[in-house]
Amino acid sequence: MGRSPCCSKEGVNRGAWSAEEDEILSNYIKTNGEGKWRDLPRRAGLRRCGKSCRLRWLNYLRPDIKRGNISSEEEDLIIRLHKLLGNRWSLIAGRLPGRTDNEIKNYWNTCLGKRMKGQSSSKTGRKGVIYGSEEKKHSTETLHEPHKVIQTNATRCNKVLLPPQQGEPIKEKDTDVGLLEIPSVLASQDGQYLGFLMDFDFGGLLVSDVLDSSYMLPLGDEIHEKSHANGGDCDGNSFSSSFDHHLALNEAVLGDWSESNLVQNGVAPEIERLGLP
DNA sequence: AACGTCCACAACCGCAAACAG
DNA sequence: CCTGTTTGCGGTTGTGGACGT
Repeated sequence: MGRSPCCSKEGVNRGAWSAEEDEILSNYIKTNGEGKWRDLPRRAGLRRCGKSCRLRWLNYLRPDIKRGNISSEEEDLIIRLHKLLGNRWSLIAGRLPGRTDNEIKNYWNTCLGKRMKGQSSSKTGRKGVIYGSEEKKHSTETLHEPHKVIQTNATRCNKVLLPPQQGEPIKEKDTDVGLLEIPSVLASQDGQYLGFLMDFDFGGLLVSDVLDSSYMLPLGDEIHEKSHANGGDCDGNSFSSSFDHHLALNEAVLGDWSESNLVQNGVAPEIERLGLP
């Protein structure tokens, strides 16, 4: 019934890995590199399924793995990233060198999640964020987003959609250049203004790395992206400063920000310039 | 010492995205 | 394009150790 398993269970070891299996896997990957997980067990002589090998390597055997002792700085980062990203463990882990998504997830489920829940009963968590009983739900449901990110076909996306303010239609006639002619302005096919598309290049840290892709507005048939005609990344909004700065700006983009935080991180002038609320 | 309960973490599972042919 | 395969992700479960009774 249901799906067939990813691999035949017969003759395949399950459960905890032995030291011998670890050594075989490590040696094989050091010699042959990662990838081709499906064939790896057979080639390496392991009685494990490929998925299990991959997981064991990524979460445990990789030489650059840090284990245990999550520092307060890391913890703080996890909390902030979780606030922004929800349960996107791999993205969160990607910002914590040496940490794996599994470790972050376990840490959250066992320590931070409970702590956050505990804080919710005293109304607010860190920085005044409310962590309610719905915390476990995906954050698309908990964050209402005045600004969205456009997801292009590329996995990495660095465009933030700033929709028109409610009750504040933009009048094309006010400008010499028609609004819809401005690069990075989004329009429907009937020419209706849908929002302003901004590029955020954080010097290798793209806003899309931080923002949940599910906040992103899918590029459906009704929308075409005028900025594409202008080439890829825009260089006019390039910020190259600290990670805190990036986070503060992202929080602002999501409409969930504290003024003092933005001032502290030097983001306030940019927020003003971008005309964010 | 024996048993039960709780907790942290490793591992598994199913789904979906990405990729290859 | 279409289809099959591989990889990556997030939720869930299983297990072993710590702790309490």
